[in-house]
Formats: sequence, C-alpha cells, structure tokens
Amino acid sequence: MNDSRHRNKEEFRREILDAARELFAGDGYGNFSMRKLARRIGYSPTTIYLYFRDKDELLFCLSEELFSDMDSALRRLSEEGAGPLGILRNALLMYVEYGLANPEHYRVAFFTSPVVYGSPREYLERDTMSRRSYFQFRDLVAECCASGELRPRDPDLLAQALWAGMHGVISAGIYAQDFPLVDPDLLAQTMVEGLLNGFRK
Amino acid sequence: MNDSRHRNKEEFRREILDAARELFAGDGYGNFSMRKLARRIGYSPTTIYLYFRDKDELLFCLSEELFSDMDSALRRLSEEGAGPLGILRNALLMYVEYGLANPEHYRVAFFTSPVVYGSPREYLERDTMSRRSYFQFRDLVAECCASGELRPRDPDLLAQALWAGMHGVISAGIYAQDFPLVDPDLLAQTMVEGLLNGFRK
DNA sequence: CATTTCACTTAACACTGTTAAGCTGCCACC
DNA sequence: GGTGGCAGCTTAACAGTGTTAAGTGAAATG
Repeated sequence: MNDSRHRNKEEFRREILDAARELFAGDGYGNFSMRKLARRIGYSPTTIYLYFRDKDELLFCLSEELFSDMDSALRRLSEEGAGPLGILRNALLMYVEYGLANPEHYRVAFFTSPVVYGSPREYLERDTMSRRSYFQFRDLVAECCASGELRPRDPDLLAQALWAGMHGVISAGIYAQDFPLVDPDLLAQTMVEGLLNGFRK
Repeated sequence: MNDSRHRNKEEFRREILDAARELFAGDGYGNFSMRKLARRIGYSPTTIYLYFRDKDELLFCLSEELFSDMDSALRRLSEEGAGPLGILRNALLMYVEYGLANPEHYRVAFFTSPVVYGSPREYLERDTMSRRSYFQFRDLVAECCASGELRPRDPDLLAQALWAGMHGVISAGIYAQDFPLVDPDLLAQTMVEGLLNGFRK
C-alpha cells in the first residue's frame, strides 16, 4: 500500500506519535483508538504493534513528549533571571496555561492508566522526561527556600503541594465542562497568589 | 429466572446502583462494564436499560450519591460550632479524606464523561445534590469572609480556588500511583494550611 | 536460484455499549 | 374459564474496542 517502506524504525515511530497527537487534539481523548490511528496513517492496526508494545506504551511516549516540553519551557524561564520566586510564579502560571491549551495531551499524561512509569521506586530510577522535569521544578522550589523567599520545608512536600494546586486548576478546567467555573486564568492567578502567599516566610 | 418480579421500579434502581457501587469499589473503575454489572445482579445486560437510559445516567446517579454524602457531611460539620474558619478547615480536610478513601467513587463523579449535568446554565437551574453541596460550601466560604477571617473576595472564585486545591491533592493520590508522592494526608494538611494562610486577612 | 528475513496484513478472540425484536407468564376483561 | 394485552425480561445482533497468531509477498542473503 504505502510505497515508502521504512528502513528507519525510529522515523516511523515519530510518524505514528505525530499522527496520534493530532488525533487526540482533533477528535478528543475519548474518541481515540488504535484502529483509527492505523487508518489515519494508512496501515493496518497490527502494524502499530510492531513499533509499540501496546497502547499504554504509545501513551507513555506521548506523555514523555509533554514532559519534555515542560522541561525545556522551565529551563527557558529560569534563564530570564527574575529571581527564584519570580521564576516559580511564572512557571506555575505557565504550567496551567499549557495544560489548558493542550487538554487532550494533558489528559493522556495524567489521567490514563494509573501505572505507566512502573512504581515510585522505578520512577526515581529510570531517567525519564517526567522525572527530569519534576526534579528541575523541585530544585527551583528548594532555591526559593534557600533564598529565604519561602519558609523552609521539605522540598518534595512543598513542590508537590504547589503542583497539586495547579493540577487541580487544570483538572477543573478540563473536566468541569458543565460546571459554572470561574475564568480559569483568574482561578490560576488566585491559586498562585494564595499558595505563594501562604508559604511565604 | 429471578423470582421476585419488581413491581417497585425505584427499588430495583437502588439495587442496581448498590451493585454498581460495589463493582466499582471491588474491580476498580477501569474494569466496570454494563455486562459485568448485569451478571452481578443476575439479569441480562438489556434489563439495566429499562431502568437507566444509558451508562452515563447510571454514573450520574452514582455521582449524585457521592454529592449527597458530601452535603450531609458538611451539614454535620457545620453543627459542631467550631467557628466559620474552623469548620472550613475541617471540611477541606474531610473532603480529601473522603476522596482518598473512595477513589473509584470519586473517579466516577469527577473523571468520567465531561458533560453529565448538561451545561453550566443547566447546572445552576437543576436542583441536583452536586449543586446543593457546592452552594453550601460556597456559603461557608462567604461566611469566613463576612466574619473577617478571610480577605473579602468573590465567593465563587475563593470557593473554587480552595476546592481546586483539594481536588488536586485527591487527583494526585488517585492517579499518581507510580509517582513518589509524599503522604497524601500531609499533602492535604499542607495545602489547607497554605491556602487558608494565603487568603487570610 | 534457494532460503531466510523483513514489513506488513488477514482473520480471529474476547471484550465493550446499545438497540430491535421476541418470548413468557400474569392480570383484567368478556 | 378463555383470551387479549401487557409488563418484564431475554436473545440476537451491530458496530466498535485492544490484541494476538498465522499468513503473504517482496527484498536481501547465501
């Protein structure tokens, strides 16, 4: 059918992932299926299984893409030199903005099968983009404590509390379609202000 | 097959809902299906459709059960007379506790088909348990502003920010099975402390 | 030229939600 | 007492899902 046989396996994987991302963005998370993805790339459904163990692995790869974006975005922000707390504030707001702008992608990363990275131990051992971005974020939070802008605390606890707050805002924006939610941007600002104010020294 | 023919339609609906709740709690959200539910109650799958329009309506009813529980729990807390802010603190902690203790039920209420109550307008018009519990919570938040314990703000904005924070903690506890999450109770306490401190006058 | 290997497909299995049509036993009515 | 209607439930089917075992045809290798 498709004339160009893929000698390059990695190249084809990318092609499948790109198609999957477009399918998610277009038809929404609930309407995604391996068979539709296959139709879209012009191959039979089973072909995908020659490049990805199963659906979960495909979704895992998509997640990693998202965390890779997060990681580089945070890196860019850190170079602006707005001071640790300023960077943290911008990072939190950017996180929500990104999540709300890419709801289907965010869903894949956070609301699919509960176990994609294995176990908490494996998560800490494997070098994934998810781990990299989390560590980078946690370091930033620790920096805010070290610089005296936030009250000293366990960095994991503080980082996860801040993240959970923003995660809650994004979840609300994504899932509460039938709820009279206030403007998500305003909600995000309020959350950031409340939490940073609450954890300030 | 089943000898006792149900002259009482409402009674049978309850029986189905009870079975559904047990099935969720036992096999988990991902393993629930109409056919399994039918097998469990000893009827054919189509029978369920004589009592519920479709799967969504069944899940809606389960959600309403959860919000009904929330509503009465909040009512009980309010009668303890710990002062508005004390009640609010307890309510927020109780919310997380309940969500983490009933993860499958919480999933049904917040992470299924995005539209179960119709639209934001319909949400405000229909008298649902979801609406009742939200209004009660928002009123409590407004009371905290009125009593001068929290900085005055739009009650919806403040209520939703507080809710989103707790919702984020529960979501993390439910979905981040493979992430090295800190103790969820500690995370909840930190979130409550941070937010209430941040919004204090 | 024969054989192996590679890239892919066909057919199938066991599921899913949902609907149209059919069966069965009981009640009311003539 | 017989019979029509009907309520309550079931069977069969449709269109879809993720996934696997087996097969096909062409290219590469000996």
